[in-house]
This record gives sequence, C-alpha cells and structure tokens, in this order.
Amino acid sequence: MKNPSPLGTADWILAALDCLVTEGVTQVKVERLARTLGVTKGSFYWHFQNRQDLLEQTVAHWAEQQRQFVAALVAQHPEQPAERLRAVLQFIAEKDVRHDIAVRHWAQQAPWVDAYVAEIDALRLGFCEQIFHDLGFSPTEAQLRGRLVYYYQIAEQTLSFRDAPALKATLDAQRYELLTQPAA
Amino acid sequence: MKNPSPLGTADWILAALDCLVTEGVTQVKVERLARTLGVTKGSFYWHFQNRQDLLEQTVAHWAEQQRQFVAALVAQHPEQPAERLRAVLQFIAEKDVRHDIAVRHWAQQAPWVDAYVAEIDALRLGFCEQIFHDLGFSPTEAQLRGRLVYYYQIAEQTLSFRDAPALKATLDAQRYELLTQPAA
DNA sequence: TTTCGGCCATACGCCACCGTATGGACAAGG
DNA sequence: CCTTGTCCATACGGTGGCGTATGGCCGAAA
Repeated sequence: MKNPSPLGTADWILAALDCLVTEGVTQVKVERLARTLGVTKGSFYWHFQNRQDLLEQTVAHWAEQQRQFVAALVAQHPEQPAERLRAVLQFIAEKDVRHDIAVRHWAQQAPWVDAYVAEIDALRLGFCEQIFHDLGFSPTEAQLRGRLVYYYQIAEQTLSFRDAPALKATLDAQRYELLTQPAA
Repeated sequence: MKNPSPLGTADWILAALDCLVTEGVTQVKVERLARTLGVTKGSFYWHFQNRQDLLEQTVAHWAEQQRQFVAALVAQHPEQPAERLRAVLQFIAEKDVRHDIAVRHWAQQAPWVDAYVAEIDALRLGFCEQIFHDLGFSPTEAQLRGRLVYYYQIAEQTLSFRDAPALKATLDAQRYELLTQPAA
C-alpha cells in the first residue's frame, strides 16, 4: 500500500454522520472533521468539492441504508404478517435511531433533505400498512393501524423519556392485542 | 414615554423563538437578532448577560406557555372525558406546533433543554392518560391508550408528510372508535 | 438646569470557519 | 532514475460571530 490509511470519502461521511448526531448539522464543519480524522482541510477539498457536497452525500448514504433495512424486513417474513408485526413492535425499537432523529431534525431546515426523509417515511409506513392489509383488514383500517404502529415508533424515538423495560413489555403486549382486534 | 420603542427582554425572546423555528438554535446569534430588531449588540448585552442567558430564558418562556395550555385544557371540560378526548384529537392537531418541534430538536443536543421538554411531555401525557382513566379503563389500559393518543400527535408533528384533510377526518373517527373500545 | 439612569451605538480584539493556492511526500510504473 | 498521479500540509484572505469597553442620547427627577 501507498499509505497505512488512505482516507476515502466514506471516512468523511461516517465522521459527518457522527457529528450530525451529537451536535447537529450546523456543527458539521470541515476543519472540525479534519481534526477528528487527524488530517487537515487539504485532504477534505481533495475528496469533496465543498461542504455542501459532503452534506449531500451524507444524506444519500443514510437514505440508502434505510432502504436496505426495509427491504431486509420485507424479505424476512414474507408470508407471516403477524410475525412481521411482532418484529416491528420489538426489534425496530431496539435499533439505533440516533441517525433518524438527527436527519429528521436537519430536514426541518433543509427542504432537499426533507425529500429524502419523506421518501423513507412513506416506505416504512407502507410496510406497516401492508401488515394489516395482509391480516385481512380493510384499506382504511389498515391505514389507521399502520399509522398507530409507525407513529408510535416515531414518537418513542422523539420523546425525551423512556418507559421502564417491564412497563414497555406490558404495553407492547396490550398494544398488539388492541391493534389486531377486529373493528367494532 | 422616553422612547417610542424601548426594547424589552420579551422582544428578544420572541425574536429568538422565531429564529429558532426557522433556522435552528445554532443560528440564533446575537448580531443576527439585533439586525432583525433594528438595533445593535449594544442593546442585547444590556438586557442579557450573554447568549446563553437569552437561550435559557427562551426555553423557560416556551415551557411556561405549554404549562398554561395544558392547564386551560384541563379546566375546559372538567367532567366530560369523552369531550376532552375529541378536543385532543382535533383541536391540538391544528395548534401551531413549530415551536414544539424546534425545541424538541434543540433538546436533542442540550440536556438542560431536554429537562424542560421531559417535564412538558410528562404533563401532556398525564393529561391524555387521565382521559381514559376517567372513561373507566384500568391503569395500564389507560396508559396504553393515552400513549397511543399522545404519540400519534407527536408523530404527526414530526413526520414530513401530512394526510389529506378528508383522509385525516376518516382516520380520526376510526381512531376514536378503536381507542374507546373496551379491552378484549 | 443639572444630574442621573435607562437604552443604545461604535469600535475593538479575538477566534472559528470557508474556500483557494501552492507545494511536498510518496508509491507505482515506465 | 524520473515521471506521474494520489493524498495531504501550509499559508492566505475574507467573513462573521462573541464579548467588552466606552461614550452618547434622552427623558425624568431634583
């Protein structure tokens, strides 16, 4: 090798994601990241055209990750909607969601970021609705229940407090019962 | 009067809230606000000790507004939980929530802000749970249903897309039915 | 009228950051 | 050995922000 550590664009993007999570977009600055990576701006402006270039690639990278995550969920239990529902209620909640929160925050101020977020939200909400459609609910009932599932996840991420594990387990079980109950 | 417009701390706080909503905390800068208010930094550093001082008063102001809002809701329909539920499902959704979103995002990066947000979240969630308690649900059922209501509101604020009004009306009606249905 | 305090302007030093320009180290290939 | 391309350091000018120091204006009170 030419160099023990030839930095690539991926390194900068990961560093940008880290900084994005902990300090927000506006603190993702070229010279900061350079210090974190142990190099100087000279490196950055070789790999990227400018700061905006890095930001765009960062969001695109996040979006691609999310698309692959949903695709993996779809492939996991293709024929068992009930299993998919349980997976959504439990597994996704344990997923690291700091990136989601940070990107969503960012999207609030940058419309071009919001476009990515809207795409991912639609994808994941569609996945939740499909579960109830497969369970035999009518279209609007599936929409409602899909939203109740996905919105719950979103709020759990957004809110600043967390339920104790025992309470959360109880509520998740009751939630499963309520959501799979036929319409009155 | 001494002056046609003797600026007070309230003017700075409102300007800070505006900027917070549209551009995020990190863009709430002394000289920016001064420009929008038509004065210079000299004024700011007379009213406030420093930038952090302004930020703290801004969050405190937001929190006080939210406490009074919940208190007003409680006083509105003291004896009719069903009416309170309908009010929560419809009225609050139309409330201007840009401040909520901005402060919540800010809290993501500043623990001392998060303390305020956690207090307000607990207050509002308690209000939602109380509705179902008054409707005769068991404690854990009231917790679940209160969360389903409040979390739905939170997610509606957070997500980057909005349902069409007609669809939203349909879903809200079905949601009311599902949430008031007795446990299986 | 003089004095005094509330409110603000001006000017200063300091630092962080952006983007550019330029050159240097270093490995690979001819 | 010399060239070429990759990857990075250094140095520069420019902008914008923070906080301080200082002085001016102007109304109110004495």
